[in-house]
Amino acid sequence: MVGIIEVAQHAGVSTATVSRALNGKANVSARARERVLKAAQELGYVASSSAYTLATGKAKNVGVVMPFVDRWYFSAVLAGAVNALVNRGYDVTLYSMAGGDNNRTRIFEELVLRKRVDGVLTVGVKLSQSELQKLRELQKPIIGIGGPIPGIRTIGIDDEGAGRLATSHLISLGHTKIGMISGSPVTEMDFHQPYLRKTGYQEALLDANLDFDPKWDAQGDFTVGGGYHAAKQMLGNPENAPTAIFCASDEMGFGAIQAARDLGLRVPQDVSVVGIDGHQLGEFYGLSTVDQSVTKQGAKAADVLIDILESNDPRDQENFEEMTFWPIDLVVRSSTARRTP
Amino acid sequence: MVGIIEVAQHAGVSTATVSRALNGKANVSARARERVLKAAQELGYVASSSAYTLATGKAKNVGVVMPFVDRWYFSAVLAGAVNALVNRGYDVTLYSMAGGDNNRTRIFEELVLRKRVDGVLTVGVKLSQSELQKLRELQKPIIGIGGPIPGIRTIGIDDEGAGRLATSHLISLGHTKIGMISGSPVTEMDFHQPYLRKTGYQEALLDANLDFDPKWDAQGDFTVGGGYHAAKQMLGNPENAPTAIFCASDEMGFGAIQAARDLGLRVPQDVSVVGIDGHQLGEFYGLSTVDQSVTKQGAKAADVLIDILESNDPRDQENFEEMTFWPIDLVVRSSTARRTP
DNA sequence: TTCTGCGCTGTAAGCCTTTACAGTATTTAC
DNA sequence: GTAAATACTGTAAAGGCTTACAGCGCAGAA
Repeated sequence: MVGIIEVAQHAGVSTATVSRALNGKANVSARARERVLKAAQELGYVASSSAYTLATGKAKNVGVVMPFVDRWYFSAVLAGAVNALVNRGYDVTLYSMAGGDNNRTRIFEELVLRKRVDGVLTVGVKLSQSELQKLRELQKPIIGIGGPIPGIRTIGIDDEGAGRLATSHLISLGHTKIGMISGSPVTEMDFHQPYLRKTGYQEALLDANLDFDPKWDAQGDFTVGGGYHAAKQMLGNPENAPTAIFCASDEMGFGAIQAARDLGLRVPQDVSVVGIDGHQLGEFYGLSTVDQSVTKQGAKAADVLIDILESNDPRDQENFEEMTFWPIDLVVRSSTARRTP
Repeated sequence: MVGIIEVAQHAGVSTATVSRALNGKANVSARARERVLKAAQELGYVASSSAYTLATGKAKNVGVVMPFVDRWYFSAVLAGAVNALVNRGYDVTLYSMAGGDNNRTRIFEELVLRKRVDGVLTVGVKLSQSELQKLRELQKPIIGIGGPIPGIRTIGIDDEGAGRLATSHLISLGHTKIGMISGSPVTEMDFHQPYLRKTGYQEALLDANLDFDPKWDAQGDFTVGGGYHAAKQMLGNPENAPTAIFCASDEMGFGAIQAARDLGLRVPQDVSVVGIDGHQLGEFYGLSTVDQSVTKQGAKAADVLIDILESNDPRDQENFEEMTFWPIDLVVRSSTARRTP
């Protein structure tokens, strides 16, 4: 393996100069810099990251912690974050907690601590007190995505506002019987979203003097199948069926649309459906939604984190509680329409 | 930050003993081991991974290289791999090439070389000659997933066999007019799969003395929307419509089912649809498919890689060409039925 | 000419582990 | 009781880089 010494010899300079030249520091003559670059190129030399990290204390690496990697929301955030990070020269170490609790413990006890990362991005994770404690002990910047985390900067949408926006949209179309499909309380992603989105829904109903009817409050588990079953149940009995459904996620919305069709109901003539997310397939299904541009949120969070890491102000390195709301956007497609009398 | 010296002092032993105890080496008295473990626990000590890597040459880290992270196939593989790796104490550094060519170049030129990883998993990546060269120069074990890569161990399915299996299934149901929806030649994932699956389809037709009709050969881009459009086109004109469609991926299958329904065709009475993948939503759509258990493939590849990394036989460390076929499984659901005369 | 200051360069210490090697204590064999 | 083997333990080097510090040459000032 070719090291910095070989490069130095090849270029006829010292290792210090090689290091300075390769890291773009000042105090290197143009001549020396050029020779070093050429030598490194020829020998295919890249500094060992472990030695670099040991010497500088910087890992040029960010940890991303999420419960799943194969669910839409998480993979979309991940895509945005990975892209932003690699663009700025950072690697990404991925920690998924899907493997169960012992996995989860190990992640927080060991892996994250190994000073392998300069900072951490947590996505949709509800942290226990001790986990939060562990992360804080790291003394490293942490950014949360997707919901407020105590004592940490967080980026996400105004979930309550999103619920209200989606519901208001239905109300403005003349609907008065509006159901909602939300997550189950025990779902692992049992963050604040389901709760807040439902609160927004209820508030919007209240503002419009509409009643909140518990029989139109269903659980869809944030999956297509869950949305399907919930909607089928809700729309099954024509007597009690709402004329519009607000789904707390687009995927549940897809399921709901399918359920309506399978029941012989037309969307949007017989029933309107609106979701939250901005899932790529929304266009395909014609699902009206509150777009939260998830991938961009991931990219933004990554950029903010790197800004912090590269800031000279030590106060930036500290963690503190701050919620940044990402703008949301109502996208009206063909799944919502004025109520037919 | 607490280091090994503090632990040694706290436990009243030398740093060497701390290291040995913590790494589970022999030649440590029970008494010393116990004290060290206790001290480390109390101080919350975990060895710095960069120092560990520098001293041992092992990073306990595996690089995963894939073109996308937010597409089904890739996120499913990733989920399996991440889980398997973390179970065996390895971290995962993720390299996505979605950011464009300069990103891609940097990954291969710089990032992967920084001896941050012990081995590499490449997923569905078609490597250029120079990239392959770069990876080989790494002198580190590489496992490919999803298609044969020159000079490298690869795990994947028999794509030709899968295409044949799916098509034979339709033939066995009495279908003679069988269309296929495949990827476009320019899709970025333009690996061998689309080609091989189509070959299998054609061979199955040939074996059954059926003609391959180019008008039933459509491009669906491996997306739901692509499958939808392709199927709509194909089924649009009842005169020329096939009675069954083989889709090279489940997602295209979902689109095709939807297209059929939108055209007023019943699935499977009027048209049968079969896919390849084993997508979770397959059950929801009732899509018959050739299951390739993608997540398990990812986990298996990760396990094989770690076995290699931890093997004592130096021959194992070398890369060589070997294709391991993952078993596939025809799952018949409600989207395929005997042709109605 | 001598001195100062600047720009560049090299030497060597330091980052934090692991581990070879040497050394000590303890046991076992005779 | 002594010698030899065994079981631990500690010291210090090594791993590959960055960077503080000292040193050098040379231009310009006095």
